Amino acid sequence: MKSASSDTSVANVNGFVTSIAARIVDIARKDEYPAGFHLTEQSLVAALGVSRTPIRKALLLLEEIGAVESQPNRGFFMAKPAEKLQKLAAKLPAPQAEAEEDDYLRLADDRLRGAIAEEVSEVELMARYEMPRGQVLRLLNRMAKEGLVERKPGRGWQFLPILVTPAAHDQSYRFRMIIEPAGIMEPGFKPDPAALARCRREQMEMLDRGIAKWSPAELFRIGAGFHEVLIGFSGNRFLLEALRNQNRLRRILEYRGNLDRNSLIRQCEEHLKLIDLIEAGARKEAAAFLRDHLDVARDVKTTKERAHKRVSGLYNHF
Amino acid sequence: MKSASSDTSVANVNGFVTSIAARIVDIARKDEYPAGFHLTEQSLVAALGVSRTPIRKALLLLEEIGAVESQPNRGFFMAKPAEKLQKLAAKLPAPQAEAEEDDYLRLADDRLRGAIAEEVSEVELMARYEMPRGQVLRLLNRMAKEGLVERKPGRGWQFLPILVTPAAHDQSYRFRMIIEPAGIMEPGFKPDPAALARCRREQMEMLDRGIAKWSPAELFRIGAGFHEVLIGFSGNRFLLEALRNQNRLRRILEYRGNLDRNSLIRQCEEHLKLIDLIEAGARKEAAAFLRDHLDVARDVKTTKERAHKRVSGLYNHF
DNA sequence: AAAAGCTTTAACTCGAAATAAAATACAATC
DNA sequence: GATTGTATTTTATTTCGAGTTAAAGCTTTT
Repeated sequence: MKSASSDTSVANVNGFVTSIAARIVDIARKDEYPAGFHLTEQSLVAALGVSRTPIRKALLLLEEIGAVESQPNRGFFMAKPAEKLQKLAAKLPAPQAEAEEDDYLRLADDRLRGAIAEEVSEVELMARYEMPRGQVLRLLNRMAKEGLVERKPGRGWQFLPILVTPAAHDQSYRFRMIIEPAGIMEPGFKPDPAALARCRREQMEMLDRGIAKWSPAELFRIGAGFHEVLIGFSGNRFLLEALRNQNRLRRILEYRGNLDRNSLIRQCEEHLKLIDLIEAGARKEAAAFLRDHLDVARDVKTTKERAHKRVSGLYNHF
Repeated sequence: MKSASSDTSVANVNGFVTSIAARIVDIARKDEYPAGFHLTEQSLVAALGVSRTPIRKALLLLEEIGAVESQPNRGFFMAKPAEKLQKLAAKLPAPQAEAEEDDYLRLADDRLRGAIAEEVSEVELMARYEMPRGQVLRLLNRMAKEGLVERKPGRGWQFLPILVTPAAHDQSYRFRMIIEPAGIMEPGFKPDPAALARCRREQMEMLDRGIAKWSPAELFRIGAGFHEVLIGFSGNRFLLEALRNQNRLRRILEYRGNLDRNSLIRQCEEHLKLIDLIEAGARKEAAAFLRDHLDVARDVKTTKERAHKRVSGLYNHF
């Protein structure tokens, strides 16, 4: 699984450094750094919350792929304007965050397919995925955080039936139908015009050409992100946290890509309508509209799920 | 910290076995086993979900404190009727669950007092609590699950400001004001008469003599449990899970015992009124009443918190 | 003075070995 | 045949040492 080559120093950096490099690219693109812009290490320390050591390594990595250039004793500078960084970034090896994400989805997937039993031991997972115990524990703890699995008394871990039954899916939407409109009606609700504008741009881009081109994971991220921005306006961290939890759960089932393009178009249009309502200050209407928006999605998902189950017999092991 | 004596075999069992013993006592009391009742190992395996090994050790432990008696090749039998087990159970050493709970509260407490910085390393905690890394990681992961702390990029853990600011407290109540009444109005809402009757008994007992006698932790448990039973009637696991999360968070701040007896009396009375409304099928009224009930509590907490802060200067390090 | 360059320190990860203990399999007894 | 008593196997925890690397400190350059 792991590359044995160490000819180039690109292969010599770890996933953490690579993820820092990816984040530096993100910052450069977001803030639209011009060619020749001086990337000081200190500013990146402040922006990324890590020490200079990995930042320096990340910059060296970026130099190797031609994204930045260094001058002795003067530091690193943008080699090209930020817009042109997109395809260079593709040369970066997989950052740590992505690798962990893959492991996470693989485990969830194996469980959903029934390849892993409801009860599992740590050694079993260590053997199956050829991982050290530490990584397995991190995976399991993350899943535990999201309510997918829990430690058994004695030993072993137990997967919970969450989300795999159609009823759970229904409950997830019902839950969101409660918290999301309520978020809009909170006394502290205060929309951020800039964030709203960004959402509008995203949704329009998605409607324009994204739906056909973007990956299911990307589409899901945008859609879920919109709802999170919205509930974030409530100023209540628990509402936001609760929705994040739901989205993390749903992602596991929905990243596989059985997305209906038509529903996505309607979804985008409704999101845009919602933005209009909020910008106009029509909170009550927005809340009601959001509720309906979710109710429709719930209904579609539930009936589709039922049909799917009837036909394929998937999930029968639950 | 740990007892070095191993004269008696009671001191030789681990916390896991002790917790099994405690659970066996619970079962015996709940099902009202008479003296002489045969406790078969197989039935306890089914009831507790662990293997015979720890159950057997737990029974030996219970024999030592005189709760059960053994006959060669015939197994274990109740030494006394279940009602008389209460004070014998006090002889049991602290079970694992309690020990972990203590560690958890100690860590939370140390953090709230400012004895631990916002950022902390694993080795620091290992040294401070004289624990192996594994236990520290388990503690931290549990706190991470509840949103109290998170892993920093690079290394170290970061405590989040959750719940320590008055605003967070306010948000917690606002969150509950959203989900709890909504739970009552859910289409799947279906109260369980038996559970409701049990709640009524508990609340009346508390009103009767509990408030003066019971420990703050006990009082909190009863109060929080009532709300959890209620939201459980909704049939939506996410509502229940969200409330449980809130209660776990609140407990950290409220177990210390600065409970106002007068508010507790009113709280109980309102809980009883709520039970009446639900038994009468008046869901709409119950939901509205519950919302007010929480709003009052929120208001009391928030103003008290503010006053407290003004006077003591506690929490200033945040 | 601020930033880059370089060195040192300290925290974490991993693997191996020893230990503990839960799960399981098997034998003996009622 | 079901249940207890005992032995074996499997899984998890702990400790220790080696290796890695992020963080922090110090020096040099601009």
